Amino acid sequence: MPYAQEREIFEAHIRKKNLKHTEQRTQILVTFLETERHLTVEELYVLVRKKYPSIGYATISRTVKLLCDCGLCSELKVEDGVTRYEHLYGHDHHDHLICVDCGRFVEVVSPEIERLQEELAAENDFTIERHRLGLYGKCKKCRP
Amino acid sequence: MPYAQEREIFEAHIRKKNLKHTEQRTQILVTFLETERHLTVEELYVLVRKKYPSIGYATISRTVKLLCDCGLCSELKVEDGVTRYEHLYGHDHHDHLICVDCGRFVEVVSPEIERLQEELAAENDFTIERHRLGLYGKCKKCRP
DNA sequence: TTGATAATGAAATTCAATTTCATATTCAGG
DNA sequence: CCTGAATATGAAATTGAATTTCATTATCAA
Repeated sequence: MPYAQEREIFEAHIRKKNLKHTEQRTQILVTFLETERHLTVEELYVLVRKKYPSIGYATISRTVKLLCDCGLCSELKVEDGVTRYEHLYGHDHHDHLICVDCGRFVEVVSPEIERLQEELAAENDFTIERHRLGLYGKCKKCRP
Repeated sequence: MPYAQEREIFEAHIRKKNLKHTEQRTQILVTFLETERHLTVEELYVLVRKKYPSIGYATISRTVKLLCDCGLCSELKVEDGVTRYEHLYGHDHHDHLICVDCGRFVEVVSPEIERLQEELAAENDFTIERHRLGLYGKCKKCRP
């Protein structure tokens, strides 16, 4: 069974919240997992529709939020105003380099930045729940 | 003359781009500079309207973009979906701690994080143009 | 099997942000 | 100081993503 762990996490969440198991939700989860990262709801909608043509946009939108609730998916608000979603389960926390010209995303990891962020928060009596580092610039290709 | 430097920067930009000097633009600039940080366009609109009741929302919106263009103002996209603007000229780069409950902003500075960010970008052949670190969490007051 | 509850999909709505357009203002050249 | 070409303004319309509504359908526990 592909994505057995992710499915179990999702189903446990469904059970815990007394929600219902539906074919749409499973399709959306699987399509989300099968696909490259940083999807918009619109993009996921198009992909799911290929296999499940009757599905509605609102269902995608609602289900993606469910995926975020149970830790399978992470929301990323980018400067272009469209919210994107990426895989979360089994992925380390990472930050993003985003090219302002071509929109390319590069994921970067810096344990040291992580640690400094925690320190900053502690100094200011904050408890971090999630964080987003977006570094906007130009990638090699797009640089003049 | 209050804000002489900022006004000069703005006026130089206006001249350079062959735009026109208007009373509305001056009012918006001054009100923006007089006011606490992290304003939404809506908030700035309300403030400017107190002195200049006939001003339109679109003019505020357009002028704030002009302020960003000439480096007096910086755009900050926050998770709640409303874009906020803060003073830029004469302010060091800083990051933000944002309380997910009460919306409080705390500005934090970490030269070390800055440095690590530059390194990360260089390693990945990126040239940073601007960056945004948002640490979302709970402040002391809002923590259970 | 059934009935209470939740989910779905289409359409309507929301809300910030942007664009359109008729009118008003600015300002450079005469 | 005029004048007119160019830009700016404000109201209203539009856009576009995201959310909500609602009638209908599906799920699942008893």
